Amino acid sequence: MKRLPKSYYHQTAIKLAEEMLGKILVRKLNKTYLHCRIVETEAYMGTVDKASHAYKGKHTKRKMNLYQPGGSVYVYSIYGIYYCLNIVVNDQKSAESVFIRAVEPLNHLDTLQQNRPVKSKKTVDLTNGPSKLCQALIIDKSLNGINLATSDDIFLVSDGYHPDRIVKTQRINIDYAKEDKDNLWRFYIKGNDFISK
DNA sequence: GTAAAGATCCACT
DNA sequence: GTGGATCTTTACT
Repeated sequence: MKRLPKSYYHQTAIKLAEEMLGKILVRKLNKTYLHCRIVETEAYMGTVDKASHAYKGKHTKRKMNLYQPGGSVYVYSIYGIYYCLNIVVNDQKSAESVFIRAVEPLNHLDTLQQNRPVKSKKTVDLTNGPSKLCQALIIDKSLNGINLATSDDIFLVSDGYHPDRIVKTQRINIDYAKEDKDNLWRFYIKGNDFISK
């Protein structure tokens, strides 16, 4: 298994959102390496995308981590209770990012289960949503600004797997984005059980 | 200082 | 299918 180099992240969000499907997200917790395959993503095109936090190049305190070099992690809190994981890509001025919506756990399912105290014991409910996977992998604001190309706590590797078929569709829950909401910037692996609704 | 909304999830009818 | 949780961040007075 090979870690993806810094240069990998210097492509557009649209290209990488699709390319990252099938790659493995590694999260180190207590000397244990949790492996999850990325199965669903969305592209956010930064300053030119009405759905993006960086639309029109807005800078606020929270958004500083979007204006980082490719491979940086951008975690933000939503609805006061949850977190969402983004990977900053391309040139840092454009503030593009890939939003990780769902992953498929490959090992240590018991650990993920412990991290997410909910009634459902179904495996799919562990990571089939952007905030679910953050809970299961303990991804929070402390990871903000970390770079996947150099960190040991969280990074991406490839095992050579390539999805058979990829579905392109509209992004979810971004009605506020008006004319940008219909762009086909959501990607997922067809037939995978862990796709969010 | 105050108010409003949100790249979601869960429980319940 | 629907509503409530819950609080950070942002925008505006």
